Amino acid sequence: MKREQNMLEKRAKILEAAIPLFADNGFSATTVATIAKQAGVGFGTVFNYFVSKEDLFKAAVIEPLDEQREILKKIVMAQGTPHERLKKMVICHLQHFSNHRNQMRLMFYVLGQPERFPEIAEELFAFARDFFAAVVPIVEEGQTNGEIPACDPLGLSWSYFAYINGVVMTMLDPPDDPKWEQFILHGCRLFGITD
Amino acid sequence: MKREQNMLEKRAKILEAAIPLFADNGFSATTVATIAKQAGVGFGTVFNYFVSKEDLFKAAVIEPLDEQREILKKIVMAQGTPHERLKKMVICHLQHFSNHRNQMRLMFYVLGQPERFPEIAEELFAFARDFFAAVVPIVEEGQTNGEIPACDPLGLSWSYFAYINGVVMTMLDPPDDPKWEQFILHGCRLFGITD
DNA sequence: ATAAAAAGATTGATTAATCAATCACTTTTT
DNA sequence: AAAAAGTGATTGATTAATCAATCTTTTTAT
Repeated sequence: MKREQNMLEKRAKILEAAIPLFADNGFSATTVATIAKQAGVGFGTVFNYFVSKEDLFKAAVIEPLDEQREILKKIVMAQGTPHERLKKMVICHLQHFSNHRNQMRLMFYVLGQPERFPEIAEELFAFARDFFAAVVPIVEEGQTNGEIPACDPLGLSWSYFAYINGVVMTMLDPPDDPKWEQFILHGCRLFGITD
Repeated sequence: MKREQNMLEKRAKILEAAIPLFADNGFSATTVATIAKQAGVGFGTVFNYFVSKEDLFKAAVIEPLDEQREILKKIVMAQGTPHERLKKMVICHLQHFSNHRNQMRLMFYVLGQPERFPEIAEELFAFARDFFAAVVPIVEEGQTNGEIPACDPLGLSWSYFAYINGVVMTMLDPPDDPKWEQFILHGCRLFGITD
């Protein structure tokens, strides 16, 4: 049993090392040797866990998505008015992003080059579609009861998605930087939330 | 005289070929051979115009900034209320971006990896600072006369910058796609502009 | 319980492919 | 005919992936 546990930990260590390196340097400029060194394993070991550099990259981008999905689910399931739920969503997203910047940078790095990483980008697009499918009904509900200004809900969802994408790519400061507060404030404003 | 003209045109052709290739594939995965082929020149010719691949990349990112500066200047100099000027700015930016997507993708690609391209990123940061220095006074003026909701003007400028960054990276559709209208609408909303 | 043996994991030197940059030669312009 | 620009084959450096040797864990046999 010890072996299986060790291998899971080692795999996680490699991924953990790979994510910031890929986020900082992109796919090609990140070498497997550097990842191995950073993870504290031998060069060859990496290929016991991932069949290729591409495979490792894919895992580094896609596996953190699961955590995202759970956050999204919580928001959809949450109680409260659309106003409250959307506000919570914005806060939740931006706090999560500020604490997982490299994962997010990596995701949006791939979204910025979809033709280069078609398979991975397709998974991210699918996630984005799920995201819209979850947000649109909340917006619509808010528009019905007058909490949210009238507009195309899908257009608003796209705009919000672009906004959080841009924040992640632009914002390199640590989670305690006051700019994050500002980004939350204006993220809410997109939905017409001004308090 | 003919020679000088030809050389300028050839240089421009190389840059024109390089921009979308770098935007699609990033720095490392774009080969000089591909750029040369796309530009219709020989491999060696590229190095008559640019001392290295890095040099070509830098030119591809930075030279289009001049056009950006002119747009910015027009907005600052323009007559009208802050409301009118900011609305024009958003429209102007997003229309420009939709028509120069690859240039913009390339700029934001570099901003996403500032430690990898420190020199180029510094020039882009300098541009961003100029941008903020131009936008903040307009926002302040609008807040003074009540057209723009009260908030930290620099925080708002950052949020807008992140927004347009995100739109460029997210939005791959052609300029006539109706989503661009939506992005303009919600860009205006960030500034509290709702008409 | 202990030891031998089998299975599985770790490793980095080697290999083969890729690509930036050079440079000797050719073509075009002055 | 001199100068300048264009060119692509060659070169050297880099790096992903392999693999044979080594080490570690698990299983089996006594």
